[in-house]
This record gives sequence, C-alpha cells and structure tokens, in this order.
Amino acid sequence: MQTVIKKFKKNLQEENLKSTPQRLAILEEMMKTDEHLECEEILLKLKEKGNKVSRATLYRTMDILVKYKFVRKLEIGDGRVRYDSNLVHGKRNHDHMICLDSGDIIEFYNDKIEKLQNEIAEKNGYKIIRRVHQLFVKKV
Amino acid sequence: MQTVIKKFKKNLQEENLKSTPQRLAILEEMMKTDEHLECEEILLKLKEKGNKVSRATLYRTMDILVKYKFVRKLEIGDGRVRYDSNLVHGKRNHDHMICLDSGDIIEFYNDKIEKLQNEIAEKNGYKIIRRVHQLFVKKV
DNA sequence: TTCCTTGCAAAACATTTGCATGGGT
DNA sequence: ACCCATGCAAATGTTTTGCAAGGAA
Repeated sequence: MQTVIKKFKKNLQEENLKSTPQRLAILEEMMKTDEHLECEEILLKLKEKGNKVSRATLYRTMDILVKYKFVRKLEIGDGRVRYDSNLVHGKRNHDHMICLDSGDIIEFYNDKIEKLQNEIAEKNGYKIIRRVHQLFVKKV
Repeated sequence: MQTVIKKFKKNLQEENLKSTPQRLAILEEMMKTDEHLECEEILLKLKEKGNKVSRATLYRTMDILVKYKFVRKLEIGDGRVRYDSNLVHGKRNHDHMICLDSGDIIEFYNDKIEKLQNEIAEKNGYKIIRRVHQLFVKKV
C-alpha cells in the first residue's frame, strides 16, 4: 500500500499542495475500511486513534480524495453523505443496493448494464463521466 | 385532471389529513410543470400567482406528495433537492442524464436495464422498491 | 367543537469560510 | 522565508420544529 501513499503525495505535489500529517492520516484511515463512512464516523475513528483532525480539515481533505478518485462520494438520499473507498482490494466500478429495512448497503456490478448505459449516452451525443445507480430494496 | 385532485383529496382523507387551499395550490402547481423544480422555485411560482404558502408548509406538503407518489424527489448531488412531477402526461419510470457542462437534465428509459436490475435484486433475495439511476455526461 | 394546519421565528444540521496561528518545503 | 494548511468560531443554506392562532370537518 506504500504505493497509494506515494501516489497521494505526488498528486499533492503536482498542485502545490502540502503533505501534512492530517491529510495522510485521513488517507490511511480510508485505506483501512471498506465500509461506507460518514464524515462524523471518519472524524471519530481518527480521534480514537489519537489523530487530531478538525472538522474543517476533514471536509477539505475529503474533497481532495474525491478529486483524485481515492474515494467516491456516496449519497443515498437520507441527508447523510458517505464515502466509499476505492483503496480497498482495488475495487472501482460498482453500484449500490440499499436495503430499506436494515440499511445494509450491498455493492453490485453488471457488465450488460454498463454497456447499455454507454449506448444511451452515445445515442444522445454524450459520453458518461460519472454515474450513480442505486437500487432501494426490501427482502422478498 | 380532476381525477388527480380527487385522488389527492381521497389520500388525505384516508390519513385524517385535511384538504387545505395551500396543499391544493402546491399539487396544482406540480401538475402544471414538467421541469425539475427546487423548493425555492416552487415557492416563487406560487407567490407569483398570488398563492401564499409558507416555506414550512411547502416542505411539509412536498413530503406528502412524495409519499403518495405524485412527485419524485430528485437529488443529483449538487446539494439542491428537486422535484420531478409524475403528474404530467402520465410519466412514471424514467431515469436522468445530467449534462455536467450545461446542467441540462435529460430523461431516459431503458427496458433492458429495467429487467437486469430486477434480476440483480432477485438474485440477492430482494425486490426493488425504488431506484436512482443517473448518468453524469458531457457532450462528445 | 375538535383537532389538524398554518405561518412565523427559532432551532437544528451539515458544510463552508474568514482569519490568525502554525507548519511544510 | 514563503505561502499553504490548520483549527476555531462564525457564517451559510437548507430543512425542521415549537407554538400560538386560524380553519377544515
């Protein structure tokens, strides 16, 4: 995982941003979890481990991590923003199934849907930059 | 369209809610537009027509309209909540393509994706209650 | 007459921002 | 030494809520 940290430092450097203990602590925290964490949860985890990071810095840093695609912002419409790490076992493209009873978030991926999406965009003269696909479900 | 108003009144009655001028004005406003309106825009439109509705009532009523599926809440991740009317020319199932350059919101529907989604849910022991599918695009 | 509904203003909430201080490079 | 980053607290923007007054049923 050293490579991820290296990449992050390089990314920062390229924009004249500085490699600070706070930014690294946040990155490392996001590397450790495959949950979908809210800002407050991330803040709490950091605090528990003795890493003091202010709320303002957390918010500012999450924007950076999103920009570099280390994490993805996940909004399921309940007013809480969650972050989905792209750093754990190299996961990238996936969408979410949200159980309305348990609140569980299950990831899914389907190649055919992927292709159909691209066709739809193309047909309209567009290309897809990003997408959100969420299924709100209940147990049968 | 009288039937929609009738249905609304019936829905209200069934929950011991009252049919008030404010609630009806909001419903009628949503029947007239096929845009994706924000709360402030709806409020403005109502005011322009001389219908005085307070912000609090608007928010409270939109929740009711969502519950009865007269409108759909649309969140495209820019921090603004929009409402998508289900009352205009009987549109129901559709998803959204959002142009990152112009901000345009284009509606789309694809039967195959629909089927694939159902299969995915089923395979995991779930049934789909609601879904969000958004493609963020740019012109080719 | 009974409650539900409204409107106002205050509260709540998440996020952003200004600014003085601190810290990478 | 330069200038970016941090932390705090204040500001922001949106949505929610408590409460007194008004209005359907």
